[in-house]
Amino acid sequence: MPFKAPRGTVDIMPVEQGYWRYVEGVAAQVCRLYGYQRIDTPIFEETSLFARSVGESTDIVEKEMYSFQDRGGGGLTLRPEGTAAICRAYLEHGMHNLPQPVRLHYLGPIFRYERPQAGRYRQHQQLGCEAIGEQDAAVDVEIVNLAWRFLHRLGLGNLVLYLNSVGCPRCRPGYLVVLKDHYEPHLASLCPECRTRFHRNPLRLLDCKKDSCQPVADGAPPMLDYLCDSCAPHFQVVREGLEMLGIPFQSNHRLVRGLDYYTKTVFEIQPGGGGAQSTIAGGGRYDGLIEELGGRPTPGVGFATGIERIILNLKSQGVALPNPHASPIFVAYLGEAARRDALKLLEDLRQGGIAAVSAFGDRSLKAQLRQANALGVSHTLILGEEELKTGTVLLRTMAQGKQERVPREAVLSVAREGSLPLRGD
RNA sequence: GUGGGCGUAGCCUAGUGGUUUAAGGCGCCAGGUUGUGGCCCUGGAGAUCGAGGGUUCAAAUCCCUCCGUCCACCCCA
Repeated sequence: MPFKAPRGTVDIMPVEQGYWRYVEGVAAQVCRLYGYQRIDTPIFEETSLFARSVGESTDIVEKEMYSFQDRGGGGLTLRPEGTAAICRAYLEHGMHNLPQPVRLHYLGPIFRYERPQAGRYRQHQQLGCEAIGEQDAAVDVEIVNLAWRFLHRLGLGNLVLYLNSVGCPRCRPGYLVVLKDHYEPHLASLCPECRTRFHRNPLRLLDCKKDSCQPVADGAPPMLDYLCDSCAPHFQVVREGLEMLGIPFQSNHRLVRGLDYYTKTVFEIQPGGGGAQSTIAGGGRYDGLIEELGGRPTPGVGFATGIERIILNLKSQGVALPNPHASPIFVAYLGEAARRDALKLLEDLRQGGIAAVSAFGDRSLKAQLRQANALGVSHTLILGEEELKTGTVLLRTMAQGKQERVPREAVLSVAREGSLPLRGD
């Protein structure tokens, strides 16, 4: 095997495409319903955009970015997440002049240099939605709601929504002092990672899954008790909004996220079974991000979902795909004269909007039918010398093994009347 | 970056030192006489046994290194 797909990447084979078309279709539909317009940003951006937004001390920036120099010498990076680029585009195109909030969604590849494992790839697809320019907590509710409805409309069930607030620059510093005070006496019993976190990124202490750190983390004072007079009511409105919409959630004071830009609301959605790499959607508010990127203070809130993980769950939950694609018609021919006419027939069918394929080369009728069967086609058109003479074709219905002779020029209308499958896509 | 499992044809698997010129199943191609698939039968193509090095008279089989893959940690979608 001379070449293989690079580590952590996969080919999405034709048999998988049904899932992808389905998820993309539902995404487009739901985004339209909620008024989130599509935007496509470049696959790569200036490296500093991500360093600035995601946070210098995050894992993503420290060790997971695909960065490179282009021939002009500039530092570029394959996007490791979606929000930063959306905010950049918001600024670049003066979208603050549009009615606020600006609702956008994107769908495309994300790149992170990580060790691959179940549900984790170096290139994967994310669908993300962002609402920029409105600080009302009702927008947080809309975003969570959108994520929740999207996953449910796909047919996923047994999902758990975790919710928290990580405060803002006004209240978080005070909380971190309290948090460190809580951890300080237990430093010796913590895992090595947590001892590092204590100094570098204390909020992440709460995220540790090591057994040794659980008691200390569980006993930590909740951020919610230290929210300021802006964040506390904001969170309350979010909770009430979700309750009003009938969206169940679990408040989880240990939910923090690995990107530095989050403020106030953060949330994750996981399948009930739990397990590693289980988060299928995550997001939150990022009120300081646009300003950090050089814009005027502008609030924002959004989420992203991983399509591969969604599909993993669609499969494990046995969600059936609607519209299994209509099979094409197979055209079989016998002899050189019929071959030429078959090519014409093939094209007539296709021009008429009917999917059609044939075998090529000098194959026996038996071989051609064998192939038609293997392809799972519903109908086969057979053209031989007899048919050429009489200006007809044989229409064979594969499942019944029955066939009828129809006039050559009637083939298209027979197909249109519905006895032959019209091509879906 | 750390730890563990695994790497034999497109896919699944047998073979753990000489009976292997590497076997079987699926799939693919062809045939089973005149222009007819699905079942069955027969035949065929297809493998540098992940790569490199070493031990040995002899290696898919033992040792080392590397690579890949899967799972877990970390982190995240």
